[in-house]
Amino acid sequence: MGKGEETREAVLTEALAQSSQLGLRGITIGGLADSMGMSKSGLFSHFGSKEGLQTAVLDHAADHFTRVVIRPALKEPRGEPRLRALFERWLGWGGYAEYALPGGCIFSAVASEFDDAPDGPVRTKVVQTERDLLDTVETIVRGGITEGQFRPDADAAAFAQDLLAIVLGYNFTTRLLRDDSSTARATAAFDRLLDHIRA
Amino acid sequence: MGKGEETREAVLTEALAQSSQLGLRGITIGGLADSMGMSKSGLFSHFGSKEGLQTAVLDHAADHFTRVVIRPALKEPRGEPRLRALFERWLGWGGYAEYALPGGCIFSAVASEFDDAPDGPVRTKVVQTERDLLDTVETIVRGGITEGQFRPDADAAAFAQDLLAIVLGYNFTTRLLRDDSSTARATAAFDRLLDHIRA
DNA sequence: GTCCGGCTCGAACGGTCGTGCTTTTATTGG
DNA sequence: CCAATAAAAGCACGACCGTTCGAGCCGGAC
Repeated sequence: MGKGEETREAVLTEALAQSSQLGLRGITIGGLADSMGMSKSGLFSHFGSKEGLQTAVLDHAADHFTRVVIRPALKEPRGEPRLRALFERWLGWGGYAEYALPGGCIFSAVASEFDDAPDGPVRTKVVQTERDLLDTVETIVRGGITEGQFRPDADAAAFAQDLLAIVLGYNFTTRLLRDDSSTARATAAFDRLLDHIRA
Repeated sequence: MGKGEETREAVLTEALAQSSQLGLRGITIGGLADSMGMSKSGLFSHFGSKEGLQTAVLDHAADHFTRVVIRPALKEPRGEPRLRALFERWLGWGGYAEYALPGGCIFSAVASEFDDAPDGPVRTKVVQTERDLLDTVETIVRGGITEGQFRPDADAAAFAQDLLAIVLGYNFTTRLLRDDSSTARATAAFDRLLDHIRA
């Protein structure tokens, strides 16, 4: 990895942290350059435009999420163990696990940031990233159906949306309201959801 | 209502619409002044600071939400009808009802915007507004318990959080992903939630 | 008719925004 | 070790940010 790519990576890590707190619109080239101890123009030249920076941050976030949430979950046995592992690490990602971002789940942040933005490269990538996430959940559910653990007529897409809602609610209550009981409630909701598709 | 208050109200209505699309941080004095056809300083003098504008917008949003969602629901009979009316109008508020804001539910927007912001007047008001909303849900649930429609040991607070999660998920899928089936899925999730507390 | 207080305006402020350039400094391959 | 190339810095730009200030406009009270 050349010098350029190395700094680019370091910038993206910092930018990801800041984006989780300020949103993708909230980060600035100047502020980022200060945090990195480099010049605005030097940093800027790595991305060509602010849009380029934003989409790069999204890619970086997806990579990180895959590494700390999805991949570990996929190591678990198919079906319920895998689904539960995904759920637990997903909560940690939006909460205060050691692999979490300082501002919590960046995906729920950018979702409401860009849900009504005009179409463009950033919004497109946001949508695609979130869809990929839902698809992963669906795949895991279908694995459990194949395994015979879940009912054959279980609606994987609906399950994915319901699970996403639980996580969004968890992020809301734990981050904004600082409610201690949110983890227990999210877990209870997850168990009910699981009961609903279990064979 | 004097001229000043009249203008202030009109500004807040426009500011609320813009905030639902851009967030409370996204609105600007200049942009707002342009939309209203008045000068920056003229508009500014109504609020004294940007923070003052932001908190005023939040109050305005809470008023509007009470008027178009909560109050109509409270006209329904206690228990399930009231709860269901609240849910349906709440979905409409975040979706595409005629009383909805152009950018969808502003509460879910500002929630992720300020969940990790340092404490301050704006964040404080955001938290208080969201807590009030949850309290209203809890009260309605407890009314249904008193009525004998819901189980006496039903957890009203947990129900409120679960319901909030459903709405957040609905806003996500309907606004960002533009998923047509989100209403049906949210309603199904609501029905399951209701089954769970029904006597 | 004149004064007053609420309302609005235009101009200006220091700052920061994203983004071009040109120049200087590092890094790397032969 | 040197030349080619990549990376970073320096500087400037026009635009817009929130905010301040002083001047004008206006309807209503005296």
